[in-house]
Amino acid sequence: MRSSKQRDAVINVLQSSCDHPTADVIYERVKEIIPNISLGTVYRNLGQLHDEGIITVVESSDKKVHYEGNLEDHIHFLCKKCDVITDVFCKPETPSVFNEMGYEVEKQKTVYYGLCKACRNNI
Amino acid sequence: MRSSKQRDAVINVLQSSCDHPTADVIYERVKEIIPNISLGTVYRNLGQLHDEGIITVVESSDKKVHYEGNLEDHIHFLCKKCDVITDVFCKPETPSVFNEMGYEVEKQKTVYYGLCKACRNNI
DNA sequence: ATTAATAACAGTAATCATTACTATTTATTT
DNA sequence: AAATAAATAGTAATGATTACTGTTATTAAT
Repeated sequence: MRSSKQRDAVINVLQSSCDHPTADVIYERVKEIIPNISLGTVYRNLGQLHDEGIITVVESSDKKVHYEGNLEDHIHFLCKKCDVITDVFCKPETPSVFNEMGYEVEKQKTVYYGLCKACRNNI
Repeated sequence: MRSSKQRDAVINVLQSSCDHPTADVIYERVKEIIPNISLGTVYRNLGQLHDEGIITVVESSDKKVHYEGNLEDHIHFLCKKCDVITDVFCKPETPSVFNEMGYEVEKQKTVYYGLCKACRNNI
């Protein structure tokens, strides 16, 4: 992967964002640094950066992919009413701890990522 | 929500599926019961059933929404090579337990769903 | 049971986030 | 400095999902 000022700008925007922006929001923010950057360039770089493990994708309630530059281990809280994604860095042992923090938890999902048994052996 | 044979068929297909089908796969399966059902009907019912909490959506590596009729509490394992989503019903305390089960875990994500502090108070 | 009201339907058109394409530019290597 | 190819800007295409429309089927009231 070569260096490019466009990719550097995308990384910078994401690592200095406290929210979980979509590709088009990232595009608007990067345009303040590189006004003529192309939306396709933003998408391509987001894909590459995700493949390299430099950024992460976040599940959301809309149909868009949301990105995140903070790789610290943390949990997301997704509000069904306002659709805001909140980072939770303390590790609550149970959902009830969330309730005490002011949230009303309805459900929880956990996903593990990696290689399944079959693919682990067929490399 | 009125009853309809189309919605009953969608529920039946999902609750008797062991995988995590997309809307178009569900459409193909329901067509074996109701050959002239419309794809739009499948989408509309999937949305309603999800809103009612009767079915769940599952994160995947493609851009499609995957559905699940099994509401039991369990974890998903998403293989980055073959893209298969596996249900894990035993609750591993740590990712290393997954490794012992034959999986190679690279990362883990947890999301809580419900109402955030602000929305909880403004009802 | 008939009728009235309207949710749900089949079929099709429209939307829009994302990806693909192409000619040009730019970063790296020789 | 020239050669190679990755990266880019701009635009066209894709495809999963949603919206629309005239018709059908379910429910509730007469």
